[in-house]
Amino acid sequence: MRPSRKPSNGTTKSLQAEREPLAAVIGGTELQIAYRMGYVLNFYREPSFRRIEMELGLTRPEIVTLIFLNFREGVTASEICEFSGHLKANISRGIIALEKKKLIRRAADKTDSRRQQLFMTAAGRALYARYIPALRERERAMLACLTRAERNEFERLLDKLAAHVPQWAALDEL
Amino acid sequence: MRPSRKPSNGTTKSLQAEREPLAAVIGGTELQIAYRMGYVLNFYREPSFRRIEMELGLTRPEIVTLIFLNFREGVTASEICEFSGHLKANISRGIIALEKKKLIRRAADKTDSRRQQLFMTAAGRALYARYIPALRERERAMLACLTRAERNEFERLLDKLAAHVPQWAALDEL
DNA sequence: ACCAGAAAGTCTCATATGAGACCATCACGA
DNA sequence: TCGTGATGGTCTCATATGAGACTTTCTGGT
Repeated sequence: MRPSRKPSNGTTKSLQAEREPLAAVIGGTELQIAYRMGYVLNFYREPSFRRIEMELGLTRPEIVTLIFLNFREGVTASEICEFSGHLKANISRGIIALEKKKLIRRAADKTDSRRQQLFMTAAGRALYARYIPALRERERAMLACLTRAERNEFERLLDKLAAHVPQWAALDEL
Repeated sequence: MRPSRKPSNGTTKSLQAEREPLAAVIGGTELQIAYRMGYVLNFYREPSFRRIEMELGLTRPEIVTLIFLNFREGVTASEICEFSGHLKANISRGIIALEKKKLIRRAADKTDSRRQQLFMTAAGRALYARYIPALRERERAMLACLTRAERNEFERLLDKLAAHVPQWAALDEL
């Protein structure tokens, strides 16, 4: 149990006593939308990932690398970095660890010997299959409060946001 | 510069060469919506927070604590935990560090001597004012691709999701 | 009034992570 | 062809974090 991580149902005495519940902080900071995204995503992602870390002995970069390889075999470390939000040093460590555990294998890229293409092994696929269902199910639970139409609209807006990331993410000044 | 963190504009040779760009991974994993949320949020949050960490010498729990105190003075550590996604040990360390730097002060709660209410000092407010504008501006840039109506709808959906978090977040089985 | 259990906060220890140096390979202009 | 800079990947070091034990204080039932 992680009491410090669990959101209150609003039944805690301290919260009831306050006129405006503390939960208002979710929309009350100066970062209205970003804070909400972080809040929801944290409660989705952290418990799931922690559990995978503990039960299967994987680090976050390792978990993410397997997810990438399930999507496309043959990707390289730097490509995983590009879309995962992990630093290349950590992905590199993760890949080395995954290979040591025989969950993936590496092959030098023919056209560029700096690169190495990554492939899942059967064991890797099996391990992936052990943790993905819980993540999927938790995502479903997270979205259960939306109607079908709302879910589609939410997805559409996220797509739009994701597509525009390159236009601002590189702005180091911000 | 963090090259490994920067999303490609799609102009990288390796990506162009592929029929389906690797960027399709954003919507191509088995976690359609959750992955997109993480992707967008990572590119918003990580660079900003890293910068604050480096330039102002604050840790993430410290940054978050100041954001909470700006929203409401007098909150306690456990309340910050509840809505921040940080473990109580880290918030505790953050609070101790913030007090040592004279950015906040603590006062024992009259009605419950286990608790301590937190308050910003003038220095804390000043430091907060130094990093919040960049976060706000980056949030604005992230959302710039949405129309006014889309932005409102996105916010509404996030509100709905956030409000329902307590209904599923505690399900440890997932 | 008491006791068992919960809650607030702090601490310790092991580990994952961030920053950046480093090496090898590649790309491209002179 | 050479040489300069960029890129892919690995390594080292310091630090932030996660897990969980621990203390003190509060709560609720008997």
